[in-house]
Amino acid sequence: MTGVPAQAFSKHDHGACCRSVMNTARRLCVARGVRLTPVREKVLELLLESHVALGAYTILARLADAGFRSQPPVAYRALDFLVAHGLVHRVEKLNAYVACNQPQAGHSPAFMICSHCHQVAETVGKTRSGVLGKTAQAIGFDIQHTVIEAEGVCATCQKRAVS
Amino acid sequence: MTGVPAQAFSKHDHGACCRSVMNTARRLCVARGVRLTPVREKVLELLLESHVALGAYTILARLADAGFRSQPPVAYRALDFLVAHGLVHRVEKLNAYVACNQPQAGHSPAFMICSHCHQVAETVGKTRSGVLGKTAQAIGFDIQHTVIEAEGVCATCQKRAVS
DNA sequence: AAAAATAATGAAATGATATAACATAACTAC
DNA sequence: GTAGTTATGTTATATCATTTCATTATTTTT
Ligand SMILES: [Zn+2]
Ligand SMILES: [Zn+2]
Ligand SMILES: [Zn+2]
Ligand SMILES: [Zn+2]
Repeated sequence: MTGVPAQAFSKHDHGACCRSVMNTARRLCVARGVRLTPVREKVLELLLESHVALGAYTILARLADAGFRSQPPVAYRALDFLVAHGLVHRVEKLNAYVACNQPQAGHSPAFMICSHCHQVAETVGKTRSGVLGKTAQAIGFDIQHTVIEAEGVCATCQKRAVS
Repeated sequence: MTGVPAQAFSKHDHGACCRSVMNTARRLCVARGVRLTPVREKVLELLLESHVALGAYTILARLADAGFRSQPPVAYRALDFLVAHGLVHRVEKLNAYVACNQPQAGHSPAFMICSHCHQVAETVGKTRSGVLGKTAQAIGFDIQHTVIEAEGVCATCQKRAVS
């Protein structure tokens, strides 16, 4: 939980992984004076179940199963809140969402998306020093947000494919 | 047209910019034995009109104005073709499309999106050597495609905002 | 504690983006 | 000119996301 890169594709105690993020999220919300209401917490919990990105309507369906209302805004509002507070990230390439695994830092995340097992690993993007940052600086472009995503096949799935 | 980074945000002869890309596109299609049919050429032409990304339905509307059919597949098929041949790129953050300005190279593009004037500048991403590439290599992740996009404000729009 | 302000949720409708499926037409190769 | 292939016509539907307005819950102010 402390700066492990691409945790999703590493062997790890996922139970601990979830609990840790969940606790951090709760602390963060208290610290910021915002409310981690039941829907919001449930959405985060759903996303923490695995490192697979979930679409808004998948989340919506699971919320419905759990007794929440089932109109689209229910999911989108919770997601908007979680994204705004850096607890969840949107994966543009997938139109889907993953729980952040380092919710404290005001980071610009980068993702590796396995197109076979659909797991998404989060790692930190070096916005300023990368090629993009350099070019931006050179032409006076002021970067506010970055989307850095790689699609490919994770090591585990590569091995599976061979056998 | 020759490796100028972030051309969209530089002063340039846009007429020449368009003609050059269009000619390259035509040559490329001939070389590859594929057909740049009227719809495909028209879509590319529409995208070349400016460095602003256009959504599929905007393109569809303009196609209709130009006398083409107006069902979604008309636009999506042409876009699929152009994207497959590297003549157009999809900007994930915007769900929209821009003409490529270096259509020859099998490059992985990076984009800078001005949230004020909506122009999109293309620059080259260094997939392998960047942080993403390094991390990928470290964990054995095989990258097939990258999405690298930065949203922010271009130099011109920053100046405008001040005055 | 009551009133006012703010934040969150309920509910219906619609907007925006993208694809599936199958029929027809146009090119290409032989 | 027939067969194979590629492209287009057309209808329908799938998928993703927001607008709008009413109601309820929570917090703040008095
Ligand atoms: Zn985990
Ligand atoms: Zn995998
Ligand atoms: Zn230009
Ligand atoms: Zn601008």
